[in-house]
Amino acid sequence: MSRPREFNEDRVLDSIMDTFWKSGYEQTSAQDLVEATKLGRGSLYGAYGSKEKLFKLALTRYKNHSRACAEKLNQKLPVKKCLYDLLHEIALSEIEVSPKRGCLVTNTAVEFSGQNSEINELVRTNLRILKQGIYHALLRGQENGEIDSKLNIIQISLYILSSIQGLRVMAKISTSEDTADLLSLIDNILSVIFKDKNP
Amino acid sequence: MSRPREFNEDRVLDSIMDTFWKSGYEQTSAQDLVEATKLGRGSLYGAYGSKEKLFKLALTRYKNHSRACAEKLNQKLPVKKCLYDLLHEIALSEIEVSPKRGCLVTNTAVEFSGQNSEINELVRTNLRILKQGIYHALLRGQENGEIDSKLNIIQISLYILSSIQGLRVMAKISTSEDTADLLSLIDNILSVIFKDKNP
DNA sequence: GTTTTTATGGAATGATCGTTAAAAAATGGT
DNA sequence: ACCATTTTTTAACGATCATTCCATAAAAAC
Repeated sequence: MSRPREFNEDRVLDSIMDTFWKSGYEQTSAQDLVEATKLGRGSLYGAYGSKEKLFKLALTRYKNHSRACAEKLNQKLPVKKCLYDLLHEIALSEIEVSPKRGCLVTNTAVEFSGQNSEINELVRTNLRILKQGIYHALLRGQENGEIDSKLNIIQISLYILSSIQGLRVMAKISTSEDTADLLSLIDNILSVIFKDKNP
Repeated sequence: MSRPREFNEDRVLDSIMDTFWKSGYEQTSAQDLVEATKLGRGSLYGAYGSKEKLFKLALTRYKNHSRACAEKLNQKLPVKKCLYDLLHEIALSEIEVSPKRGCLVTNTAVEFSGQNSEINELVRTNLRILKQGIYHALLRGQENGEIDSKLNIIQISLYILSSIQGLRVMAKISTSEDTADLLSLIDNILSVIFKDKNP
């Protein structure tokens, strides 16, 4: 019964996520969301209720992205290469890009200073997904002898997660002139795990 | 000649900086600034011109804070202790605090995705001040034998700077339950320089 | 084919946004 | 005492904010 929705919900939610990702919560207006989704104002609010609810949906949807990062670390490749590749991607993908969107989770962690507990929890969930992916990669590394089995890989997965946040902040203010610095930064980050340099 | 200003400029600029620090650029309204400074709207705009100019003044003023951090690393104490103390302060000073203001520079780096080049430069200047402080501390450590002279301390000062940014992101979403995790995170960050644990 | 139900798109809501205009007040110079 | 100059204060500006309302459209149920 009743009239069915005309829009593709996946496409709409992707547009929403993209818009918040590009501009953050405060700097994104309802008008921006209307234009990005190509829905009417009424349709958007009728379907999803409020800007805050839309933002939570965006953060929930971003879990797919977090999972994708986690999976990149667990391909059938040396753990060392997986980690370097991921950090290189994070550092280099935004060079010469403006505006730099960064990571929706990092951006949100900073924008909402723990002011909204539901959003805080969504941020933490996303970070947990990535941290678990890092942990599994490190465990794999210990099992195949790539990584010293004496290392506390639970602590180190948090260390890598935090280093990624730092790298993302540095990448946001970087220009192409900083490329070499970012690469040596990655070497130093991973020197906690691997003694020799970039493979 | 002419009427003198009634307000204390230092107090006003401190209020401005504090307000932006607490809430970020977008989330701070002109009304918030009027209330914080206790100036009239007209006085504020007459003296400083616009919200963006006020924000730039706040970032400029924050250099004092960056310099203070840099100086903390160069007291007459072991470099190791200086570094641990600073990182502990960063990680722990916001636990059980809400809202968490974090660091104005980190917040700004993330909020303005390199969209405003003047603001970007102010952010970079602040970070440069801190990085220089780190570098001098590391140099001091090499000179007094605390730090392996084979380490590339130019690279490592960038590494520490980036680690601080990451630590600040993690601290923003942390609760008191995460205290132990943050402390072990600091140990892991500094393990690149010091082989043994927290002094 | 009529009824019921929901989606749609656009106009309209009051509130707040950053900023400016204008009158009043206060000081220094003469 | 009076003028020149600048600050202060208050009101007001148009724009935009998030959200809601409503008339219309469309499909399913009967």
